[in-house]
Amino acid sequence: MTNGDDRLAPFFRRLELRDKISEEERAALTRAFETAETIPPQSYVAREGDRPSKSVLMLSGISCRTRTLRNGERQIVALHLAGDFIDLHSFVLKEMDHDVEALTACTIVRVPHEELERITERLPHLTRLLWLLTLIDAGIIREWAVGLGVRSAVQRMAHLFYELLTRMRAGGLTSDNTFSFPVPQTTLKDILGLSAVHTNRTLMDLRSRGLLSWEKGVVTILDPDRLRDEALFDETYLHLHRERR
Amino acid sequence: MTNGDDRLAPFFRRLELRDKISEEERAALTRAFETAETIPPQSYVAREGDRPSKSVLMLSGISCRTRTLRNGERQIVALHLAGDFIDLHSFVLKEMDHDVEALTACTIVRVPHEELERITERLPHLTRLLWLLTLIDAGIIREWAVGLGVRSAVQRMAHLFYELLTRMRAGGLTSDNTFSFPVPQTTLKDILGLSAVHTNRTLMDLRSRGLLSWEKGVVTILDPDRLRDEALFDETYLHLHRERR
DNA sequence: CGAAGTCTTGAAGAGCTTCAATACGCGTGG
DNA sequence: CCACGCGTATTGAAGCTCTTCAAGACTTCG
Repeated sequence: MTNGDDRLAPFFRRLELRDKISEEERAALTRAFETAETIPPQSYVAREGDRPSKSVLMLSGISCRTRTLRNGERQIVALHLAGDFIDLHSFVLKEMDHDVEALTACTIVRVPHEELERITERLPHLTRLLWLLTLIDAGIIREWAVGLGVRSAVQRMAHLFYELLTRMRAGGLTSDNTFSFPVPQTTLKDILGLSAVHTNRTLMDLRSRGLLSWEKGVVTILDPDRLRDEALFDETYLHLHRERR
Repeated sequence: MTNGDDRLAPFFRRLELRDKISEEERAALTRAFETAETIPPQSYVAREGDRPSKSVLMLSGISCRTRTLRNGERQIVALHLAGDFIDLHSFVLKEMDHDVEALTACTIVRVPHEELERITERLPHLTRLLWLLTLIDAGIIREWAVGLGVRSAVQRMAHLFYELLTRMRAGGLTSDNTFSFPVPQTTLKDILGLSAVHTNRTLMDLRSRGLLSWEKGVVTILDPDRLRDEALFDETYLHLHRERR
């Protein structure tokens, strides 16, 4: 990636939120990335069973990790936003155990695994930060699992929207509790583990109670405090604080 | 930990399953661990909000990660067996976002975070392996989330037992498809996200169909193939193959 | 303007939860 | 050795949440 390019800004913002990064670290990362590409909605970034030789960082758009069972049932196990490293996992795990799919058009940059290996050999602090990013993802899926296990449909949906608000805000992707979320309810259903019908009814419920609106792909959280309470939301798992790591 | 001590064997076995480790790496790890301790059942290894200065490796017993919501609902988000590093996470994340609880008496050893930091500074390959261990945990919770989202109660329970069989076997903790699992059904309920009553009924179902037995804390998988099919189980997510990492 | 996808609503039914009661297993004390 | 008590397991029955099936409305786009 060429120098002076600031398309990586959302990613560095993500990192800086958790710890200070040095000029050397920033330069090493910038050098490691290839040029940006755009991929269309519904395209796959990686498929289960693949052995990618590069990892992918998202500069814009929304993508998801998804598992499809033999019986055709599908569960989305992560949502990725601008600035997220979407399959840093594959650098360490080697084989993909799920699919990664673009939900909207996405701008991505790839980084060869050899470059990541070089980073782990030379820049231990940066390595720990990359490790951190993967563990934050793990924390998010843990919290989703809690929701799928013990939260009701309404709580689960409230939690998802409040999490999105928090993550979008941290990434500078909101204004006035409004953010772009241009996906169909079918996608929501696969995140929440609900039927399409009940997803719709649950959404209508949140809307009718004035907690949020969602029209033409734009979500507005109308009453953040009530939504958070409804969701039993606790932001600890997002690890949004800066510390020496 | 004193030299020549082979209580770390189950842990090294876990690592060796995924990649070759050098003598230097093995020595560095062995030195890093403190002396073993035993902790009683139901005791907490770490609590949500804690900022541990050491990470914990389990040499024997069964422990779990668990999240309790404000309304008292509880979900278990991981099970750890002998040889598992149970909160390597805290080294990178710093603050605990869930509890870690011993389900049985456990033998544990601790490793100070400064030692782990030293490892990341000097031994990049070993660092990648430790990173790997945390990502395998993340893969397991992803698969649990899939179960909580789209698998039925029977499929989910079948999946749990088949996963345990596979993990226990990989850790050398089985003989003839039998392994020790001395926890009450109440614990199972918190793993599966079911009520106590339905957990019991689901278990009775699996038993009556001759898929498994579970008496006095000992599980025997009577028909592994049918159990695996029932569970829609696919072991990719356990990453049990050895590769250059 | 028509067609395809998405959203919304109604109604019946399944899976799971809740409430309630009984049975079992095990350690303790009489 | 039996009686008691407590935690765990099991079973019955009613009820609620969510699913499934089905139909109609809205939206977007050629």
